[in-house]
Amino acid sequence: MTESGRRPRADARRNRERLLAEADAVFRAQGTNASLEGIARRAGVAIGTLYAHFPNRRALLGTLLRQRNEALFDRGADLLDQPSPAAALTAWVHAVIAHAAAYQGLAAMLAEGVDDEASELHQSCVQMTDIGDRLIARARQAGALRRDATGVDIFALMNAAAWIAEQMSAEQAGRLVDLAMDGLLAPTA
Amino acid sequence: MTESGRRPRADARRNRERLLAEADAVFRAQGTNASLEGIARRAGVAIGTLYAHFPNRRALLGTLLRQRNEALFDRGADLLDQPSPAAALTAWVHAVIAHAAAYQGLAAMLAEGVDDEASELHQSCVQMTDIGDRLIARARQAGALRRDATGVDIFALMNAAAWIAEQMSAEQAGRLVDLAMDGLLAPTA
DNA sequence: ACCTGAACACCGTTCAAGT
DNA sequence: ACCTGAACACCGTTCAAGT
Repeated sequence: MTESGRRPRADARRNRERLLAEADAVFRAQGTNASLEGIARRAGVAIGTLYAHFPNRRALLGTLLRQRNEALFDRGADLLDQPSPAAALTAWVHAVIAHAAAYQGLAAMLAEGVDDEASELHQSCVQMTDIGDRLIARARQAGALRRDATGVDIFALMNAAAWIAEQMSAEQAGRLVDLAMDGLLAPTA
Repeated sequence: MTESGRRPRADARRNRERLLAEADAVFRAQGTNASLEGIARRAGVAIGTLYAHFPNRRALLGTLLRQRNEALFDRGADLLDQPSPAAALTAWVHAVIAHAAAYQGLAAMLAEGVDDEASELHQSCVQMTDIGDRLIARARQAGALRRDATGVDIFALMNAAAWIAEQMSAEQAGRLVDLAMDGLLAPTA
């Protein structure tokens, strides 16, 4: 395995980086279900090397998303301090939709990841739900909510909209979000 | 080809029916992306026979959905005569979600079918959108709408909810619909 | 410690040959 | 008129053998 020793061998490190770079390019162009064989080929390594570094597709994807996730969660923390709780919640929903737009098929993997504790994406899905919970709590306290809702409801809306953006268009996804947020937020917001 | 002559040969007719029966069972159990090879095997025919009867997966699926679609559109016609336009629109949304729950993966094929005129499912998708348009027009006339919306918006909501039902749960899909319908329908409804 | 690539078990789709 | 099944071009994943 690649993880056992302390410093990876120089060629292993290079291979890992090339694999990540090509995976990003291929996932961007062809979606998260693109051929792993093709990624290995483009990275100039045998398919076995890809598997040695990343035991499965989700592990590869999870590594690619790590930096992006950090930026997203930083944004979530910022929004928790914003003056208007209702506007913050709406901005959060749009931020996650933009995040999920990185790769076609990502919305499905995220939706799968919330409930699957074994998924490499599980942790980040839980974190998204937590931020949703906190933003909702703030909005409720400010009297900006028209009805009950949880972080999971927000998670579902974000993923549904991200999926609609993939299947139909970003505009159509925006209209779905508008409808749902109209149902959630009190007009006083 | 199978369509050229007037009456199909008896064995061809039998094969076609067995293929449809097995396809329904397999799609129900494994979703719309299940192996066609497996369906042919279960139907006791060679894979070439499946392709002779149905040129692609969507054609097979479209034939399976024909009866189900008729029932759905009859329901839509009924709802257009119902006293409360707002309740009718909500009932329609739930009817389509239940329809899409037949096979895992169907929501994605429907969402694809609206824009793809070459799809065997295109016609039924357009019909769904039309019914949504008419139900919305009735609701607007009755003053039951809070904001602008089109049949396509309703189509997007139905499909998004059907997809959430597949990925998360029917309950979660229901909560999404509740949010969006709250945003769409005026409280006077 | 890491990499290679053959091996295995699957796919979808086409089409020449049969009946 | 219809059916068969080999053929082709792809997959994901594993693992013995190499360096």
